[in-house]
Amino acid sequence: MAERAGVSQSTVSRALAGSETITEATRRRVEQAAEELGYHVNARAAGLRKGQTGTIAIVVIGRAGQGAARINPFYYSLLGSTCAAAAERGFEALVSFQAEPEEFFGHYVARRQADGLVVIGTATNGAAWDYFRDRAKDSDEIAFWGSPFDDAVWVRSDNLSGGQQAVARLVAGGARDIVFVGDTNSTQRQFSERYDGYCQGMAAAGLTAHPPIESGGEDRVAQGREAVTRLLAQGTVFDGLFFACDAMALGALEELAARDVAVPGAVGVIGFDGLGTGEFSSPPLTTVEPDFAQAGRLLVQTALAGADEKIECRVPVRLVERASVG
Amino acid sequence: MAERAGVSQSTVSRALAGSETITEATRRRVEQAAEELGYHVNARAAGLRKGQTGTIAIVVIGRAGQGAARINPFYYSLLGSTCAAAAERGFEALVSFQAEPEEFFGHYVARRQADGLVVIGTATNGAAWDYFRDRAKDSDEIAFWGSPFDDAVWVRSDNLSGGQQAVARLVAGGARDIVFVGDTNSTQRQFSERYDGYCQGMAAAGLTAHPPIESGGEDRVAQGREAVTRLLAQGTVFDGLFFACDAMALGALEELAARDVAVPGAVGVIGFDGLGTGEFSSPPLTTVEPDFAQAGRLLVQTALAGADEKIECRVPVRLVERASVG
DNA sequence: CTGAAAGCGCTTACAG
DNA sequence: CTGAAAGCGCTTACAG
Repeated sequence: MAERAGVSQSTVSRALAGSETITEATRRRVEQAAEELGYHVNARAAGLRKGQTGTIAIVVIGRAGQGAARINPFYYSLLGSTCAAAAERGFEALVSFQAEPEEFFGHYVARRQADGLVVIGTATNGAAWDYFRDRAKDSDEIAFWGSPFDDAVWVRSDNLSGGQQAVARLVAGGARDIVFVGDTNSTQRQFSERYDGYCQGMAAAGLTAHPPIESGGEDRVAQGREAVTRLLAQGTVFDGLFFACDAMALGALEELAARDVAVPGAVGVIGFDGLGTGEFSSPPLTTVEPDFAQAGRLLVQTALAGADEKIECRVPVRLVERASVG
Repeated sequence: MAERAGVSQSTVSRALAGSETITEATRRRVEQAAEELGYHVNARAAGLRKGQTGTIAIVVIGRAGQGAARINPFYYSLLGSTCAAAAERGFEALVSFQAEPEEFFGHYVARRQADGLVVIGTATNGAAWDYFRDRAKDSDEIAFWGSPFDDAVWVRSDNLSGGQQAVARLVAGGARDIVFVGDTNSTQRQFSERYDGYCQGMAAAGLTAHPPIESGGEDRVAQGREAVTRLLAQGTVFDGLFFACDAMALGALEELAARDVAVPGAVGVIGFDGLGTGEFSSPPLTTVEPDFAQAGRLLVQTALAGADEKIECRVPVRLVERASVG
């Protein structure tokens, strides 16, 4: 290659890397030779020499025993935004889906496969989060979304504001007896923050907050369904429902329909996450959506920042109005 | 590191790579030293020397002007499955979302960032596919899903069988006037294959196939909505609708509900893609779903196989029964 | 502005 | 079974 352009290896390197100290004529010659030979710089060798990878690793945690195709779409959107944010900064994204303990791996930075690591995914996989919590102790180049602990570096939705916005909207729609559904002791820390937002919203409207409704079920959808069943069974009076996540709200919408409870006529419903699926439910689901692009950017920035500049980041949220509230 | 274990660099390398020619005692000593020092093999340097990257690049093509968070969930599922398939074979996955011409990039193999490239995503981004069609000319380590051309290496759903299954189910549900909705001249080649399956299914049932219904609209959902509007406007008699993709079917379901056409009472509806969103539509959407895990495996295998072993692959599909057909 | 040389951190023939 | 040496393909001081 150097031969073809009639220059040294160093010059080829400088020309292709866009160095300032190269004559335009030389650069053109080199570029033409590269074109003719179909030459591309070996990124691996370049990175080895430069000592940086230009790559960010992203791991998506799934539920044990479930395939990657069945990940909550929320995390897919977040993954997409994070990849896009990496690209914005000129970084590649190395992604892996991890659910089973034997596949847990987070030493991307130590192995020099990446300059930073972002971890997202379900908070319900405790073993996975324990593993990555340890990784945060080895390395500063790490950022979490939705981790079930507070002692590491994370990025989260502005859950307090989201909860307040949801309640305010429900109240504006005429609701007074609003209940929050979600386990506030859940591994998903964001749920209790959303409940706090709910409480503040209720107080601001001069209403009394109920304790949170927790329900079982093998996944969020089933939990939402069961919450409705329980509320109805125990004769709770309610005209507004705020769910800790959209998947629950979607299950609840099904259950409400099955029991002929009119939405939004008899009860207004709001979820959290901004799932695209909510566009097609019956009725379409009003939801609190985080700014995905911003979430991706903060995640990447945090993972790349290293120790000292670490901050706990909040991503702004907004209410997406659909038909499930009057 | 070699010092700490009291052996040579070569021995460290062999011990950690699991070479057979190493004493158990030596290996243990090396592993312990690595543990103590928090040493990890530099994957970049190892790969450089070995001449292989252990990585597969995956690019997801999006619609120009649309963020990564708004990609059709079908491609997210396919992405997840492809990453999982790569992991199964011990490969890392380098993923990027590309929509605008200035960000098109496919020289991962030439730059030695990956050993193979798989390209998936919307067929509607013509400029992107033109670009990657050219890449297929440079490199054999490439595989496409849903490419709008037939002259390169691709993996697709078994669309013929899918179309037949859909029609058979609609017929079993009592439908006789079944119409196919989707542009068979579309850039999405799979649509015309699905139409062919529809035609064969109709013939097998002794029914006469209608010409396909094509409709405009800025995205698939709008197209589905408009198709219903048009069918009703022109007074077509129909009791079964088979859509070329779920997104269209979802839009159609909304439009049918808005016009008080009962589903599945007055008309049975089936889509194609296996979108999770279809679980929550009203009614839940019956759909033809490809085997995602298998799709991922075939994509990875094809991208890695290289020139001679190239084959055009079909992924098996199955009918997912939900409530939109009687 | 350009070239010769060293070196990034590994793996792998080649000896022993 | 293990070590010394070469070399993977680049980039970057160091000279000129």
